[in-house]
Parts: sequence; C-alpha cells; structure tokens
Amino acid sequence: MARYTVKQVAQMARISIRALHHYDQIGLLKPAHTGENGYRYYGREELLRLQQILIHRALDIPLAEIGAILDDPGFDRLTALESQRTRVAEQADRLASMLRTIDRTIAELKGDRAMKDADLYSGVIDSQKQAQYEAWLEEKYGPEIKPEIDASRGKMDGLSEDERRAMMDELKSIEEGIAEGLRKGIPPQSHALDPMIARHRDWVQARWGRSAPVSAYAGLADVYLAHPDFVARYESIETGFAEYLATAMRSWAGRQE
Amino acid sequence: MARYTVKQVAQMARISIRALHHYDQIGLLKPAHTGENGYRYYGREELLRLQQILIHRALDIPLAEIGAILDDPGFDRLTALESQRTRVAEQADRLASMLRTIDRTIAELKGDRAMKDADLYSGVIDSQKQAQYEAWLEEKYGPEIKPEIDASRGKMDGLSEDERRAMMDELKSIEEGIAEGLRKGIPPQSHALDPMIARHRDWVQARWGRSAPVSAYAGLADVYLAHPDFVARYESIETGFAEYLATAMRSWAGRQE
DNA sequence: AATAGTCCCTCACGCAACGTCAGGGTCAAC
DNA sequence: GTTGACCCTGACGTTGCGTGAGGGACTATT
Repeated sequence: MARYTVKQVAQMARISIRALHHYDQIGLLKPAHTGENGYRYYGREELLRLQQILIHRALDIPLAEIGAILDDPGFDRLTALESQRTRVAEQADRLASMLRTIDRTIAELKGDRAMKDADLYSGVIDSQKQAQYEAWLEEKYGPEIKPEIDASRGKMDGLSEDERRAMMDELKSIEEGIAEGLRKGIPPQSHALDPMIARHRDWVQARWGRSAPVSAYAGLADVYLAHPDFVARYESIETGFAEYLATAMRSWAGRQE
Repeated sequence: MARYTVKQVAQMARISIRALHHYDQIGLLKPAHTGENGYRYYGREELLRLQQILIHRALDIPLAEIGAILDDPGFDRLTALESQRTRVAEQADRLASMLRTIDRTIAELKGDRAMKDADLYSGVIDSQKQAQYEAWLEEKYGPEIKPEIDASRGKMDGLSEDERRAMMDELKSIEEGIAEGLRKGIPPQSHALDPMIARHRDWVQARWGRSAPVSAYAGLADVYLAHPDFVARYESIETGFAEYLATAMRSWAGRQE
C-alpha cells in the first residue's frame, strides 16, 4: 500500500507541511494512519481528498465549508457547482474589466511618455535584458537556486489537471503548426512562421510568470540545443525540428528589434 | 474639486469602508484631506492610487509590498502596468478554463445523476491522466520522419530510424521506472532509485556526446525545473514528476563523490 | 428647535489560514 | 554512534480585514 509522509504529500500537492498539519488539526484531512512515533502517513484516498480540497480552495471557499461539502454525502453537488460557476464568472468579469482599465491607462501613459523619456527608457530595458540573459546562462551550468526556478515552478502550482492539460494541448498545437512549416519546406527565417512563433513565445511567457525581454526568449533557443532531453523530445516530433525551432526563434527575436 | 467621502469611494471601488480605514491606518492610502470633524475626504489622485492598489491586490501582492512599489520614486508605471497586464490576463485565462471545467462537470452531472459522485470524479481524473499520457506517447512516436530537410546540426543526426527509436524507448523506460517510484511513494532521495537515475545519466551522457562531470548532470535538474516546456511534459507523465525527478537527480549527484 | 435617519469617527477584539520559531524525538546510512 | 534529514507538538505572530461598541456629525423634516 502506498504510504506517504508529510513531506512527500506536501511536495506532490505543492503545499506546505504546516498546511497538512493544519488540515489535520481542523479535521479537514486526517492521515490514513498515524505511526507509533506519531508520524502522519497518508494513502491514495487522502491524496484524492486533498486534490478535491485544493480545487475548492482555488475557488476561495473557506476550509470549513469545504469540509462540510466533502463530508456531507447528501450534499447537492449540482447546486454547489452552479453557484460556484457564478462566483467564477463574476471574478472573470472583474478581471476582464480590469484588463480594459489597464489597457486604457497604458495607452494614456504611452501617449504621454513615449516622446519624452524614450532614451532613458530603452536604457532601463537594456539593463534588464542583460540581467535576464545572464541569469539564463548562469542557470545552464550553475546549479544554484534562482528566482526563475521559483517563478516557473510557482506557475504550475495550483493548476488543476484540466488546466495542465489545456496547456499541453496548446503547446502541442503550436509545435504542430511549426512542424508543419518544417514539413512544407518553409525556411525557419520566414515571416510565415511569425504567428506561430509569437504564440510559442506567449506560451513560454505565460509559464514563465512574467514578461521577459525578447532576448531572453532568443536565449532559450540555445538552451534547447544544449540539452539532450530537449533535442530528443523535439526530434521525436520531426527530424531536424529542434534546430528548425531554434533558428526560427532566434530569427523572430532578431526581427523584433 | 471632487471630494468623496468614505462611503462614496467604497461604493465606487467596491471595497468596504473598513478597508479604507485600514489602508489609511497602515499609510497605504491616505485621504487627500481630513475635515475638522475628522471625516476623510478623497480626491481624484487618491482614486487613481486606489485603483493601482486594487490591481496589485488582485495579484495577491501583500499590502506592504504594494506600498513600497507605489512609493518607490523609481517606479516605472508603464513597465509595471504592462507586466501587470500579462499577469491579469493569465489569471483571466485560468478562470476561463476553470469555467469550462465546471460547465463540463455540470453537464456530466446532469446527464448521469445516477452515478456516484466519487466514482464519476475519480473516473474523470483517471481517464484524463490516461488520455494525456497517451497523447504524449503519440507525440513521441506518431509523426512521420523526413530526413531530407535535415539541418545537419542536431544531436540525433546520423542515426538510423531504428537507433532513434531504440533511444526513445530507452528514455521512456527509464522515465517510467522513475515514475513508478513516485507512484509507490519511494522518496526521491532513496537509494532504491539509484539504478534508474544512473541509467538516466548514462542516457543523457550518451546524448551529450561527451562525459560531463556529475555537477553538470545535477545542474540539469535545475534546468528541468526552470523550463516550462520541461515541467509541462514531465507533469504530463505524473503529477509532481518534474520535482520528483529533479530531487532524485540532485540527491544522486550529491552522493556521487 | 427637536427629532429622526443616515453618515462618520475611534478603539478594540475576532478570525482564517497558515508562517515561523522553539524544543525535542526519529530514522537511515555511513 | 554520530551525522543529517526528517518528524512531532505547542504556541505565538501575521495579514487583511469583519464586526460590534460607544459616541459625535450632517441633513431633512416636522
């Protein structure tokens, strides 16, 4: 039987050990079994329950309520889901309007500023570019802990199975589009690939958690080629694909000023 | 001059009066002016600042940090807003996909109410995992191979179809073995994984073309975690697999001296 | 001018969901 | 048997407010 310690569970679910203690304490998630030594041991059942808990928690439902939902066998999930739907929809609306507000503000700022501080501005951006690129190179061979790692990992945290899958679908579709170009004999530098490459960059950026400069994206191409796992996976899509993609990325980045 | 009371501001911004009191108290947002009677009066400036505060807050940034950001004289509004935009957009995407998930679940519940909730739920998750894994396998072996347009620089060059396939089989088998360990609850630091990790390293070295130091292999673990493509692909094998593999690699490398 | 209704203030305690030590056992491997 | 990594239980700290309590202030009507 699978038997997981707190740390293992915490790592799998990407939550803290303290959170597990807490859930135990409030009776939301108790270990399958407690050892002589007082250690908590969780089984597959508990992992599933934890997954449910985390899904609910992502919807900002208080823990006590989650417990009530999960423990009440007569609870009407349909009604619950429908009310959750409206809650999520409301939040989505709020974010959408926030986006519009931000866009408007950006437009204003741009109109105001682009003329004045253009030089000073690009200077700032350049130093950022440099820092980013150095970070990547360092990461290639220096096994130290970097904020990039946390950021990237943090991005996958709290994602549901569905979201993960949606991400993979998106990535697969992008890669397929680019591979199509390769099969058709379109040169990697061609503008025809631009939309696909742009999508790929968007995907990477979304995973990255923040908007990185174009040069960092170009630097990724080197990382691709430098690592065997990467090359192997890309080559399995289509022979020559790793090189093709890398060239396309670099070319695209070069064209973006 | 526009002059708003707490209630007016609260209504416009859709936050509580208490929140305004709080922001005042911690010095995050002070009224433009305080009346003889002690009443707080806010102006246009404050409304704008409040808007920024709320955007940041929506991104789960602690209030203290928000204050630091907004008060930083080097604060670049345009850059900040642009990065905020992408972050907000990501959250919106997440919510959208969550909505789809909920809708699908609702549809299923409506269509087949007789089914037990737990079964339905775990069934969905399991079948998803399965589908994802199959998709991944398909992706690995599915597409045709055209050696013609070969860029002749990739590491897999000069290998026959059979050799390539053997290589991918080997990698798949290694990964499966390690994923087994994860599923069984074997801690990633365990010696039990050593044979698998050693095989993995051999595989990597073979691809690398030269024998690299152990530290380089350990560094690869960081690259795995730092790169979204990698994490995504590994996570599609098994939830938590990326972290698990990386930990195992580092642990193994640490022990090789 | 009194009354009512609504608004405002300042304490000040409460709460959720953990974070973060402190102090002390346990376990696995050399 | 000694590391070093892991586990436990308190117990207090933190964030971002919610929720009264107790008491002035504004506005409108009678």
